Amino acid sequence: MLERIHLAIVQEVERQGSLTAAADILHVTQSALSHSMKKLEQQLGTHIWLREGRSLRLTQSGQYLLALAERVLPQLDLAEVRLREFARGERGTLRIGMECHPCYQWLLKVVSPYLAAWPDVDVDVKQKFQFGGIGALFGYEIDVLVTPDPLFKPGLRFEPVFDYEQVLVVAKGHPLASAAQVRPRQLAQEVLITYPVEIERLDIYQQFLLPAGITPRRHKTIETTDIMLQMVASGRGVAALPRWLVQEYADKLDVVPVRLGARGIAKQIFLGAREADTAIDYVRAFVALCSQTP
Amino acid sequence: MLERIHLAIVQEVERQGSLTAAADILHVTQSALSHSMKKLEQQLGTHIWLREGRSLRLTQSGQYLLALAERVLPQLDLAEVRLREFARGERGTLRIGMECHPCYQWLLKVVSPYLAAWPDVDVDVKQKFQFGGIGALFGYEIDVLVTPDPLFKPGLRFEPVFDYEQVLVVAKGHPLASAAQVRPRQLAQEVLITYPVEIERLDIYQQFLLPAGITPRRHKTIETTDIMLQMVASGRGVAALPRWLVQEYADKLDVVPVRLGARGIAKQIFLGAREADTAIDYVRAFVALCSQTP
DNA sequence: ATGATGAATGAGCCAAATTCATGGGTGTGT
DNA sequence: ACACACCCATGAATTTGGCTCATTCATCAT
Repeated sequence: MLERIHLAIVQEVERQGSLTAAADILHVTQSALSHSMKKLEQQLGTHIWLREGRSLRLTQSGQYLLALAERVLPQLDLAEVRLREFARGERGTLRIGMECHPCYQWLLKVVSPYLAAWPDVDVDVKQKFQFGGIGALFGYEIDVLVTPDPLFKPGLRFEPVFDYEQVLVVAKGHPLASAAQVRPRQLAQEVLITYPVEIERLDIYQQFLLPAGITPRRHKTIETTDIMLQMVASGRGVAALPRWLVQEYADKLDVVPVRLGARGIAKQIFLGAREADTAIDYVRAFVALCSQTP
Repeated sequence: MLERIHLAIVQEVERQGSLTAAADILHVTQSALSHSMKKLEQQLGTHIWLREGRSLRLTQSGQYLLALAERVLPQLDLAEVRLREFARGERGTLRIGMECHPCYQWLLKVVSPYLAAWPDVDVDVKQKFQFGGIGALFGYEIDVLVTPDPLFKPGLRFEPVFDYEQVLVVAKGHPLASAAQVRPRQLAQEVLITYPVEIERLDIYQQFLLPAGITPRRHKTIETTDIMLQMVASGRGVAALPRWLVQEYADKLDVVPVRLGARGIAKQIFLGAREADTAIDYVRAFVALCSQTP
């Protein structure tokens, strides 16, 4: 009924001053415009222009249409541009899922050069998923997933992005601070501070305490890395974190890393994405950037 | 290229959940929709839906289109209605949104001279909005908004239309009736009657009780001003209303206004409209009339 | 398995949009 | 005053593109 072309005609006629000129701009004949508008006028039951001599003057209806056109057409034009940008992978929102609390610090380092390189791509970070990180990937809640637990399933691609050692963090004055390594039973009388996630996902339990049949004296959970380390520094407990993270904080806080067991706990962080999305420039670029960043 | 029908399809598919159902609503075959959208997808170079099994899920492009549709289609629909109204010689309908309960009494005073001055314009008053009054303005649900909370955003214009003092209303025999002013703590044992809106929008809470850390003994809500004042007059509680409103009722009911705090609560009511609509004479006239009416 | 449901596809048709050809009306320059 | 340029309207011819129909393919539930 009232179509985009009608708005375009009204707008262009106003700009050009005549149907004929507008027809040229719109790459159709003057006749086509005349027919189109006549039909619209019949359907609406109102004239859009007053024919005065050989020129047209907008009626009230026409002015209303013109205002509508000026308001709506730019939105449609912009939409076409945007959609083509989406198509070429030049614009979009990269939704990053995090299944690894301390990785947040690492992510920040990657995101800032990424944002600089892709000014038209927005980044969104999500940390809670109804059906787990993998589910969020499959369910298109997120586009990439930062996780220590890759799952090689058809349709997904995981790449290791960095390795680190998970260590125990203790306060500088703590008896274990000068130890070369710590054994499970030495934690039996300690307060262990972790992020609030299931025990199954805490390596210090899975790979260290539980195999030895030990549990800590108490288990506290804290959301944020900063506060967690403050607590450790003040002697309220010990925590398990990546070595690089502890070293970064070592300047500001009196915390010391200690190897967990004789060999230490080696960890690897993976970046997962949907196979299909590797076609999208800005997704591929993010994965590539992460692989390069040590 | 990107036509109205495409937006309608995206919107309707989202509402109905399937192409087939949407096709019924739009009175065409499923095949037609499939062909149309396929063509659009080819022209844009991007998919609009991910075909998952037998259902469709919007891509980023699709979500963008959906947002565009929700924004643009109502405007086109409204335009058709308006233009037909113009065609019939009617001027149209001025849809007034109210976000301020007691203003209704004031509105009546403005509307009657307006109706007299604009016999071809109908007036419609709406009080419920899904996304708030501002949202209703942007979404073309209403044409003007009466509100105590203006929001100076591009595309909207707000003008103050009248000032008043918010006062406490008590029954004539009430202990506070003869007080020059009331303090927050004096309401601690009172029953407070308000309109049923969120506490954030009740000035007596925001500007009077909460800063003093006081809550009334009980809080009742009543929809209508008349009944509210009947309740106050019969000693069932106290309420906060505009002074002019209380004075109007003072003849019929035994209610007395009392200043809230030493300085009183000053309020200002604004009339908001879309910038683009200032071109419409009967909208402009309404705003002008409101500004003049004290 | 089997039927039901929903989307995709290709062929063919038809309506609607466009063009073509033309005429009427209005300013303008000589 | 007359010819000419310019602009819009109109009817008929033509072409395009959108729609339907018929069918296939895939998925899901029984």
